Amino acid sequence: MDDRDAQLREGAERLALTLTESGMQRTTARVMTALLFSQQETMTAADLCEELKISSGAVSGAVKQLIPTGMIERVPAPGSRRDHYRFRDHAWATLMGNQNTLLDSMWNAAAEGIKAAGKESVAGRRLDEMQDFYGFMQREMAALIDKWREGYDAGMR
Amino acid sequence: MDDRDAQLREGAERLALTLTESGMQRTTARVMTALLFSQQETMTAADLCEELKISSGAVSGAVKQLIPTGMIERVPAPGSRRDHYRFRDHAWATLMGNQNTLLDSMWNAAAEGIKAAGKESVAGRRLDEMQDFYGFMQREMAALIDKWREGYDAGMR
DNA sequence: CCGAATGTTTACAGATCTCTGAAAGTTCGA
DNA sequence: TCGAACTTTCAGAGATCTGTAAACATTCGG
Repeated sequence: MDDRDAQLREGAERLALTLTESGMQRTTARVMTALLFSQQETMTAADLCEELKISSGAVSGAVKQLIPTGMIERVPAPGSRRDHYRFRDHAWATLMGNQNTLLDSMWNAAAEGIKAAGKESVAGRRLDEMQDFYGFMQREMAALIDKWREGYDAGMR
Repeated sequence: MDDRDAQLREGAERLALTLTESGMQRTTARVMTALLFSQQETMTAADLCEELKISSGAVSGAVKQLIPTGMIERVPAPGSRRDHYRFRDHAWATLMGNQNTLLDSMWNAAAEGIKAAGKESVAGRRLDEMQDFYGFMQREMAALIDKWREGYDAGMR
């Protein structure tokens, strides 16, 4: 049983590492995966400090980054003065949805480049392909995420 | 005209910054966007050193990262001993395609977690949703990229 | 083969990022 | 309004990352 717990903790750390490698901050990723893999419904800041062996300041910083992205939420805990945190339902879909803003800036970067270079130029042609691609992705990704949401909610019933 | 060039260079730097913020290394991003926004078909390492004011070692390192991802390629330059680099066609589609390996590791992380936690547990239910989501995305993303490729190639004709 | 022209690797210095620890701030029950 | 229980902020130490310079490797014309 303790063995199971160790495996979970290890899995959490491994995923955190992957996320770190693709750009997320180390501590932020660790806090997120700790909440994801926890067998408790919610965890307090103190729980996170102990589990991850980090200071309360570090937890506070990570939480501050995570909440606005919609990955975790603060839940009121009746009878406790401590903040409780929970990994949100559909967090992954939210996360991927946020990527849309990135898609957006890519499209914009291409558009601005075309304005400066002209469509009929060496750079213009490259940027045109880029714009086409990101325009397409932007439209389709939003639809795709909705499709998953619907399918998942339907399966729940 | 020189003004146009300045705007292009600025656009390149701005995009590099965005990319850096979402996890790409600074110099790698700068080399990539320099090639993307360049009005030349290809650039040599020396061109990149001058344009970006960085050492040849830095260029070498960036190129080493970029080539395996499929974003740029080395092109043989008849009559020149120098290596020439070019931003690849469909590079963006390739880049997004590579994300599939990330989707894959997310799915795997979820699967391993479920194995350790059991499906019918607090963590198990969270991981089950995660696995469902990434399984879905993996299947659909590949299809989406193909769809864009087809559409774009058709438009070319 | 030699040696000039390039490309690659690497030790190290500087820049940057990230945590900690402690002080300051907030909240809430009494 | 006080003070205990927490959380947030922040300066600074330490760890990490990054780019340079120079040594080393490679390539190719002659």
